[in-house]
Amino acid sequence: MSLSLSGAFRVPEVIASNIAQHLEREIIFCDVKPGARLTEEEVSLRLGISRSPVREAFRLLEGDGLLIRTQRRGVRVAPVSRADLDEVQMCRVELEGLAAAEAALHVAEADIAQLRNVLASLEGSLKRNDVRAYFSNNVAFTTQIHHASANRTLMRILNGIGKQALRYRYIAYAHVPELMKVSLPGNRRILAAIQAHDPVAARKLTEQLIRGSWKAISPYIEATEGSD
Amino acid sequence: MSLSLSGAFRVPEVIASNIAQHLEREIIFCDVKPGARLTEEEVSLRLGISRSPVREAFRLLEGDGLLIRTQRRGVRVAPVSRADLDEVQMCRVELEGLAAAEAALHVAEADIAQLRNVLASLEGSLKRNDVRAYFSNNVAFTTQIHHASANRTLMRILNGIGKQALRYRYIAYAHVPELMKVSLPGNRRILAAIQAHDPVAARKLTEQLIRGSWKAISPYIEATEGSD
DNA sequence: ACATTGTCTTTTGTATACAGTATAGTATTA
DNA sequence: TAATACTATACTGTATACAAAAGACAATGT
Repeated sequence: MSLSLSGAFRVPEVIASNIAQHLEREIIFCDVKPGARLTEEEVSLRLGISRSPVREAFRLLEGDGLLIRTQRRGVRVAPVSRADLDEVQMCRVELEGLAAAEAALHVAEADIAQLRNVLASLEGSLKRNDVRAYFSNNVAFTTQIHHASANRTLMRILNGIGKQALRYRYIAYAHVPELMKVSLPGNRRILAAIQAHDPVAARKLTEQLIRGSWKAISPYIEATEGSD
Repeated sequence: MSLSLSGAFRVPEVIASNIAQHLEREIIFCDVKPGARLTEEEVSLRLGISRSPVREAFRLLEGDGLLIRTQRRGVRVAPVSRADLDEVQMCRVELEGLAAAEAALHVAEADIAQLRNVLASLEGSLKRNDVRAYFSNNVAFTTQIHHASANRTLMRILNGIGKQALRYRYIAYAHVPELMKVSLPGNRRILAAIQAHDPVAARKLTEQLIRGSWKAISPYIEATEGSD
């Protein structure tokens, strides 16, 4: 999982798609506000690098739906809105459902072991009431299911849309830590269905879980809105 | 629809994402072979521009799944394979189905008029047995449905995966022009369902159509394969 | 007072130069 | 003859310089 939730920015050793990850985190955790305009020069100065890698990072994040680009006007952080949340979640219901179903069919032993580990971490996070850790582990759990689906195309798409979704998920968990109590048993049932190689159940449970969190998230997004 | 199927490359007046479109066509129509390696310098020389816009175009096409990138080794055209086809079509069944259902709910009068126009063009192309024109209009029809869904996120995703799918579709139509005869009535029924604001039917018909073409395409992909 | 036009600034888009790395080819040694 | 090490080359990744377009602001004319 690429989302390490700690650590300040360091000048990258190999590539500057690290910059994309850095900006990605800033956007997901709302350190840069939705709707904010980013200029290439400002970011390159702030990170102490040249404009080239920044420009590439912008393209990457644009592809992930985190940045919106208008010709010759540069990029701005994708605004947060109820409408956008609905769009993203609508797509996720289908795609995460498909991923779970495929995972149930193709899952390997190693995947199951890994999923059990993450689930244990989730339980630990819930007991310690550590929202940030729970959030991070929840992402890992989802990603592992994508991996188990053994469908690279699906993983690519979900990775993209997932980043848009992460920002909403973060806002929600920050506001309503109780979401953990709903999410954990849901994840447990999904894992059981995958272990049982039951694609229909895995899909249905996943769809339910996303629809549930969607409903729970909505009101807090409308409150955050107005940054367009 | 942005896919104009004719015309040689001209140095772009505004931006060099035109280059991306140019390369996109070359890849979709298999003018550059699947698996072929592309170097930034070679392309920039061939098109008479510098490496910078080529580099950006590569990033764009990478995001659309048409190019595969390995660190410090550059990009190569995404290989064509049965497995990849299956992955792409599996995702498309879900997403195109969703788009059709949403279109049935949100479609505007202007969209319907446009869809009728394109359908007429499709019938014309079939009568003239003009495969290339049919292919192009078919793409326009699909895109118009995406537009009617009024879901920008969904459009963005479908646009990306659609390009991967286009290459397969083109190979199929080039081999089996008879696909037109299956496709046209399918499209007609889908439009009817959308006009009737029946999301369930629209989705089901769309899923059927994609699954049908999927099956028809498969054997010809396996024949083309081996370019990895 | 308001609109229109011209210039001035900001920022994107493009070109090119430079550095570092990976691979391939060749030579040398066991 | 085969294997390994070294060198040369080719290509990516990064930095910087330059051109052009868009927006803001001011001045002038009606």
